Amino acid sequence: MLKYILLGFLKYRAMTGYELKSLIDESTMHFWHAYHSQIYTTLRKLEAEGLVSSELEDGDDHLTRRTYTLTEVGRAELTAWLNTPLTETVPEKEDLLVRIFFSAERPTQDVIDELRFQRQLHQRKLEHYLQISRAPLQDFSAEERQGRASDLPFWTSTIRFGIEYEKMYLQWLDETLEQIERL
Amino acid sequence: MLKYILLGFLKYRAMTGYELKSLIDESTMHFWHAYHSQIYTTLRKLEAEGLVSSELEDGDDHLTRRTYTLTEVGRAELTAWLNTPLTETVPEKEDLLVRIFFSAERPTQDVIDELRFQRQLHQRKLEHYLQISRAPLQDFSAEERQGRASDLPFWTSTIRFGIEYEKMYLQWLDETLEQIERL
DNA sequence: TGGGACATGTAAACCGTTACATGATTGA
DNA sequence: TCAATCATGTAACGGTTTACATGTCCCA
Repeated sequence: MLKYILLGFLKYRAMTGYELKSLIDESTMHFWHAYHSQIYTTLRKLEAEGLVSSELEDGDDHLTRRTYTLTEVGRAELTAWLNTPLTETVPEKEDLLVRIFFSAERPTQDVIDELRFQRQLHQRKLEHYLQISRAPLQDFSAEERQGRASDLPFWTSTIRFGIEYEKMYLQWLDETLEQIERL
Repeated sequence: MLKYILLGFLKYRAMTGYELKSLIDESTMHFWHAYHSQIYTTLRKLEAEGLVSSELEDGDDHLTRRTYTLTEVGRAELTAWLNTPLTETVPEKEDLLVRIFFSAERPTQDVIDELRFQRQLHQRKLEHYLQISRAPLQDFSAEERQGRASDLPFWTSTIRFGIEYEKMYLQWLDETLEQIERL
């Protein structure tokens, strides 16, 4: 899946692995996450497959940057993937729920503490997503964002998902806490 | 993570891989999924680690069943894991959102069709979860469920998560469809 | 001079998916 | 007799995570 995220962003413009990493951290965080190690290796793999090409640039500074450009083959592969609709849902994988499911014999206070801590984390995530939704794609310049105006409704849809997900999560945590506190 | 689900269920009683598979399909589906291939190999690995022991049984029929039993070491490992609270959230991985994020240049109707199809899938999942919440842990006998009465509030909490998640998902799909149809 | 951001990689381990493979029992 | 369910496994592949590894630039 990371493959298509990289191709998708490179369709906007040529970028370095580092830029792609920042973009993923900032913009897809609420539906996809990747470590820099995977990003760099995947870019090399995509280059070997001919979906992207790369150029090593020595800037004014002495930092070496490798800039990746989407090839025609890469562009076609991305379009082909987008034209193949999903026919399934992705199975949920929620570590916290595994723990809750088997928590009957844990000390009640421990469970409560764990849920309260999760509440803080999700509260923070919600606030972060709300901030992104107010000013999306900060890594792109104003002109670039204007050039991508047609993308905006799709970007805001995904961030709205993140916001609604976190709200749902917080409410579930509150209800579950209430229920456990009553035991 | 599957490791702890297996240990968790084996704490209830000794079971075969097949029974564990059915239980996972029925009861943890809304927060964890696993193929039988992974279940059987993980059980063997847990046995090699001494966390479970197994016995081959020839029943009246000629089906050979391997029944796994939780060892003391396994029980301790499960308890230790449960006593180590999560300090992070699991990163989201939502294939559909990746597609939506990069869907600006797709034919609008294709996007709408894909979202409508997802709507059907999630509607079905919601109905399935509602059914489970009415009668949880059907794979367990009535007596067994009574013996596990203290687990019930935790099980119902997780299934409530599944239900609220699917409701949120459906609402998000509806709002997104509405928005895209207006474009 | 030290820390943080910039910048790029490799290697090993681990986990999960897909495909291959087999065979018995039960009820329609 | 055919399909569904019961029952158990192996192998290969691919994707993700964790750890290791290095070096520059810029500002306080």
